[in-house]
Amino acid sequence: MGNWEGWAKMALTREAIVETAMGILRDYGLADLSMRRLARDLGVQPGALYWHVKNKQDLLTVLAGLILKPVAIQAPDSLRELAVRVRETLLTVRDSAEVVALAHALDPRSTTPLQLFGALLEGEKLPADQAEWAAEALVSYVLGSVTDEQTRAGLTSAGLLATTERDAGKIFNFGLDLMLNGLATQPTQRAS
Amino acid sequence: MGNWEGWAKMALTREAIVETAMGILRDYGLADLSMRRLARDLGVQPGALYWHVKNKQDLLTVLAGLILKPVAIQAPDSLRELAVRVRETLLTVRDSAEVVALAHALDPRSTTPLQLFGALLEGEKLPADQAEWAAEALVSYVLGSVTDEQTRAGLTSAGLLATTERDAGKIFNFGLDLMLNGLATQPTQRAS
DNA sequence: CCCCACTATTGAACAGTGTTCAATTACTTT
DNA sequence: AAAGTAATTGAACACTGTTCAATAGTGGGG
Repeated sequence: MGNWEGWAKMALTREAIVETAMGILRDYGLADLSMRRLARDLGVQPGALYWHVKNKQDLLTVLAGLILKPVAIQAPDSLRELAVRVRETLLTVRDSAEVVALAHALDPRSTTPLQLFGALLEGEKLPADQAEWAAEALVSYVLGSVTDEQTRAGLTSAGLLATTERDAGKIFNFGLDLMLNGLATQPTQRAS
Repeated sequence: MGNWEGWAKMALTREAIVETAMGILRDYGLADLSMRRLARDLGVQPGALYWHVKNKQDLLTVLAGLILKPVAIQAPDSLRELAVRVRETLLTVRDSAEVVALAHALDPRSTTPLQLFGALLEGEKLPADQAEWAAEALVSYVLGSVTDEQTRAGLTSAGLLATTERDAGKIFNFGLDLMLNGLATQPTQRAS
């Protein structure tokens, strides 16, 4: 009498919904994370979800926060390590960059990565506004890179894209070095 | 007897489909660009589109190429100008960054921006592989930045986000300066 | 014990989505 | 005019997010 389909009848709390959603996202990606699929996995009708969660976007925002929790729990103390760590953490969950990017667009200041980058850039010899710009730019780069990488992965696993031998990690690290390098050699140039 | 709904009965060629799709994307965004809406605007049944176009992704790929045509037609000769120009061009069409990013993921080498950045980086004193990495990193940054900007714009116009006074252009230029700056001061560091 | 109130879930519907395909029309070419 | 091909329709399939009246479950007060 084992669970035949993930059977535990766990009361359908908001947490259960979020956890199951996270499982679907991690293992199957954003395309498979529909409210109906989520309800089915929870052994419940779709409408029931809306008592615990405002809508899908709300749910995704919660997921975004959860995805980056591991890096927030003890963040590295160098910008490079932080960026690398954020990327690695994002690569843990399918399409997570897209989800985090949405949450970031909805409210940049509430997004974990920006806060972390911002905190590290405080210690730099930069004007406050420039420190914030740098943090935003770094976040855009990381999310842009990982979104590209994960989109390609999704297309590949869907058979729409042949696997190439290009090393996404090398590209990411190189671009990251460019930004940090540029940050080190005093960036007081254009203000445009 | 004027056109009441865009009446011209233009034969439904592949070009007409692409142009109308471009119009919807430019003026209403990706969410409004459905095959049904497209068919309605063309005064045709949805199924008819599939005689001229393989599927929606195919159509989006064509649009991606079209969006960046203006910058390819005579590209700037400095990396900064090119990046700025690509951003400005993308901002011309709603959600264009997302569309271009998808096309880029499907086939990086066929994407216009990468080719252009790559061409400009040829002239640099970089090893060939590093030049390619730099081009990819720049593209990731530009697409990441503009995606963020356009997502926010979409959310704002949908009433889901209060307009903030933050200057996306300043942030973009600052981050761009970081990368170009880092590229100028010899980047022979980590190879990771 | 019964009834009330409140929380939680169902079942059904609404208005959409991309895509396919047999049947039908329109247009050429013989 | 007849045959053949190019193009379009109409309908269906299997989905999507979201709402909401009706219903079931649960605890407290009388």
